[in-house]
Amino acid sequence: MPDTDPAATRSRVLDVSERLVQTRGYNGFSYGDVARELGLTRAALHYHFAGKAELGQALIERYATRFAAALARLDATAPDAAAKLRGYVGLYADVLAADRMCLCGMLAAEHRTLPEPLRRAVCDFFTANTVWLRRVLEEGCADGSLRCPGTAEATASVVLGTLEGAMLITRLDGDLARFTATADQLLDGLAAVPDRAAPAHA
Amino acid sequence: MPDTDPAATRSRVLDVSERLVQTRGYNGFSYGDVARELGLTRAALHYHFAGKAELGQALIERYATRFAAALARLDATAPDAAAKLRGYVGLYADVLAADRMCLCGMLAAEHRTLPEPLRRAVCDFFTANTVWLRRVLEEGCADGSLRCPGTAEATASVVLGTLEGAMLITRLDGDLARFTATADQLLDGLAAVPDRAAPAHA
DNA sequence: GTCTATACGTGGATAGAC
DNA sequence: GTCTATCCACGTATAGAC
Repeated sequence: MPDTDPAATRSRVLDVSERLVQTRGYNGFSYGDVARELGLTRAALHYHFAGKAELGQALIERYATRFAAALARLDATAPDAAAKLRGYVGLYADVLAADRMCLCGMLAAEHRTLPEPLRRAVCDFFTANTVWLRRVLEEGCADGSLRCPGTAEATASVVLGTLEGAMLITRLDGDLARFTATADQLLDGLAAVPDRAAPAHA
Repeated sequence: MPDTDPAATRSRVLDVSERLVQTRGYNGFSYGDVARELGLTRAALHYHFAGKAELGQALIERYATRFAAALARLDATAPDAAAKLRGYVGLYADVLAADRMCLCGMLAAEHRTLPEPLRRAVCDFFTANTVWLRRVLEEGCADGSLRCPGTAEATASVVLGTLEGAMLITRLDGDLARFTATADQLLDGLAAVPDRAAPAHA
């Protein structure tokens, strides 16, 4: 095979674009940025992806697929619901450790400027996340590894919102420790340790 | 005075720009957008603000000043720390009700692409918020209106992160009710009602 | 598959008239 | 203060050669 493997180039384009969108946003990167970094021309990119919108769609589809696979892996390997939740937080920490924002969190901020199919894909991503979280929270209440104040639905929103928001803000100074502290406090609030909850009236 | 009052025009430019940045992001709006909406030319805007960077700075300065004033008003009028916290959440709900993202939350997402002075201002905004929240949380533990699991610092991060993150996500479908449910659950978790915390061992 | 060349719009900005 | 005119760089995209 030649050194110009279409699939390989396509994959590298996606890798570079993904990093650029996660760090600079959809409106903050261009074909020129990607081409320069790969030593290609802008025209060459149009061979692999018809336009920026199509590139964006391919980006989010791959991201969503990977994320779903990671969640499936957690479901398959984690011993209980609490461990699944810790694993979920770990996924976010990994992204932040690479000095990136969640791809869909970034796109959510810009959603008013996105091509419609992209906007839909972002919504679907968060819906899938909320569904998974709600199920894990319900599992946790059943297997006794988690306690769920209020509804599982609202708690799922709190978890998702806290993680996305904490990423958004701690990325400003790259303070991974602050993210971890925030996430730990979130997890503590959902942990099924009866003694920790009410320290007031001994 | 003529109908071309410089201060008035400047103020209207800021109003329109603020809305555009909050909905579309810094990289998603242009002098052209603002000029069109105000019936001016791009060149006219350059009279009021030297460039986009200066406009952005003026924007964030006015926003931060307003926000600080709102916090001071809460300090002055709220009966206790819990009420201050509810008022704080209300500020976010108002922004979301106008179908906007928090200005600084939006800019935080794009921070890698911002002119340096703007980036600094965004950091300062969140620092000020965290400081205020930490103080209110400590007050709440003292006056008995709040309970603070973990450190006040980490809890302040959780509050800030949850609100920014919940805005980011619920804005996708404009579901204000979902934001409210999320925020209420957050507040419940910090409320100083000893009975609610430990429902397990009656 | 990748290139050069080219097209066309837009964005930010400046000069100078009124 | 606001305009017209103009500038230049950039971004997206297409045509056609190799």
